[in-house]
Amino acid sequence: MSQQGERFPRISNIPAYQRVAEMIEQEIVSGRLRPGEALGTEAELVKQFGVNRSTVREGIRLLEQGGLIRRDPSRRLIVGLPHYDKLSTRVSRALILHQVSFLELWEATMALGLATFELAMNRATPELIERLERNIAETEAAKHDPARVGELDGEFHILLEEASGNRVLQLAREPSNMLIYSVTELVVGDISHGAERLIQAHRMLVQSLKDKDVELGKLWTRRHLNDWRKGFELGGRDLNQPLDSVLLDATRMRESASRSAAE
Amino acid sequence: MSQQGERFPRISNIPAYQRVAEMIEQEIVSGRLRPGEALGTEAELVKQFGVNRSTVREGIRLLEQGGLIRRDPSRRLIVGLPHYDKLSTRVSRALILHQVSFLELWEATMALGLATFELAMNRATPELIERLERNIAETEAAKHDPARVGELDGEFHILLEEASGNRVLQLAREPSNMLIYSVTELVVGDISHGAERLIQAHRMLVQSLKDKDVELGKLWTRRHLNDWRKGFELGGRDLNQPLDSVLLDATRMRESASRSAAE
DNA sequence: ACCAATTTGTCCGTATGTATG
DNA sequence: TCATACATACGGACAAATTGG
Repeated sequence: MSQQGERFPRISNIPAYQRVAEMIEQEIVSGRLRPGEALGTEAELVKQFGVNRSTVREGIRLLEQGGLIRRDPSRRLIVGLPHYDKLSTRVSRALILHQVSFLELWEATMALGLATFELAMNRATPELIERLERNIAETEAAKHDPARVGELDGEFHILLEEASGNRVLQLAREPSNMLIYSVTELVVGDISHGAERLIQAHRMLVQSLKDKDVELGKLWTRRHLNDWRKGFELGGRDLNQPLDSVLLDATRMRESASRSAAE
Repeated sequence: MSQQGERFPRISNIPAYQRVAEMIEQEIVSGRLRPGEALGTEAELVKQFGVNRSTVREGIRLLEQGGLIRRDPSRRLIVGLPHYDKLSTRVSRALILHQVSFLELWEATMALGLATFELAMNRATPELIERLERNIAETEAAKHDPARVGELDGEFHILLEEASGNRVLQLAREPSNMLIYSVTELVVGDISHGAERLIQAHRMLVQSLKDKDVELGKLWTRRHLNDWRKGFELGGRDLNQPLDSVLLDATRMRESASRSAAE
C-alpha cells in the first residue's frame, strides 16, 4: 500500500452503497464472477462487506439497473450479461431527450448502413440469407400493418448487422434502432405503397448479397434510405425538427383516433 | 395463491421499489419533470408513494445509475439529463464482456471516422478548428506519455464528432471510445515515433478541414487508421483475438513492471 | 401436498455527518 | 456559531415467497 503522499483519498466521502456496487462490479469485470453465477444472498454480502443490509440492497439496485446483476426466477441475485437491448432502451431515451433531428438520424443510418452492407457482403452465410428472406416474406404478409412493418424492417437491418459479423458496428447502431422503427412505422403508415417500396428494396439487398454485387447493394441501400427520407418529408415534417416532438405528435394523434373510434 | 389460469399478470409481484422507480421515470420522460428540477426530499416521496423510506431509496438508486436522477452539491435529488459518458462506460463494458476483436473495432472505427469527417467538413466552425489545433499542441507536448497521448487522441476524435454536428453518430461511436483510447495507448507505447505519426495525421486532418478538401481528409483518415492497425499488429498481437485479453495482458505487464520498479 | 428453513421485500425507529441559512 | 433539514447508515422486525425435504 502506498503510505505517503496522497494521505488517504477521501474514501469515506464515497457513500457506502456506491462502494458496495463498485466492489461487486470489480468482481464481475475482472472475471472472478462470471455471468450466470450466483452472487450469494443478501445476508452473505452483509457479512462480507460489513455494512447494513439496507446498504447492500441499495448497492445492488445500482447494478441491477445496468443489467450487470439480475434476479433469477426465484429472485436470487445472479451475475448477468448486459444485453444490447437492455442498454439500448436507456440510450435511445437519451437520444430522444437530447432532441436529435431526423437529419442526424438519417446521416448516421446511411453511414452505418453502407459500412454494414459492405462487410455483410463478404461474410453472409446461407443461413442468414435464408433468415433475411423469411423476414421479407413476413413483411409481405404484414404490409398493411405499419407497426408490424416497422418492427420487421428493424429486424431486417439487425439481421444485416449480424451478417456483417461486426459487433462494434452492431452496438453502434443500437442506440438509434428504436428511433428508426418508430419513424419507419410513421412513414409507412402515411405513404401509400410505402410498404411495397420497402419490400422491394429489401429484396434487392438480399439479391445483391447473393450475387456478391457490392455496388448494387450500396445503390439500393442509398435508394432505400432516400425513400425513407422522402417519406418523412412528404408527411409535411421538418428534417431539422427534434424527433421527440415528431413522435409525440404522432402518438397523440393515434391516441385521439382510437379514443374517438371507441365512442 | 391464484388457482386458475394466468388471469392477470401478477401485478402485485412487481416490487414496490421498482414501481417507485417507474413512476418517477414516467414523470421525467413525459416531461412533467424537467432536467434540472428538484425531485423533492426523500421524506416527501415517502408521503406521496405511501411506502417506506428504504423502499424509496432503493427506487432512487435504480434511476441514479442510469443518470436519470442526479444529486446536486448538497446531495438533494434533481432530475438529470443522462449524458453520453455515463452510459458509455456501461456499454463499453458490454463490449469487453462480449469479447470483440481489434478487427471489429477497426472496421467500425473506419466507417464511422470517414462519415464523421465528411460531415465535419461542411460544419466545422473556426472555434472548433481552434480547439482541434490546441489539442494537437497538447499532444505534441505530451508525446512521451503514451497514456496521455491516448487520452488526447480520444479527445481529438471527440472534437471531430462534435464538429460533425451529428449527435447520433457521436453516440454511435461512444461505446467503442474507451476501447480505442486503451488500444491507442498500447500502440503508441511500443512503437517508436508512434506519437509523431499520430500528430502528423491529426495535423493533416485539420489542414484538410480548413481547405475543405474532402478527399485529402479521407485519405488521412485511412492512413491514420491503417497506422493504428499496423501498430497493433507490430506488437505481435492477433487482429482476431478478443480485445479484453489483449488489454488484460497489457495491464498485467504494466503492473508487474511498476512492482519491480518499486523494489 | 404439507412443512420447515431460507431469503427477499418491506417497514420502523434511531443515530450521525453535513450542508444551508 | 448554532440550529435545522436532510441524506446516509444502522439494527431489528415481520410477512410473503421460494426451496428442499
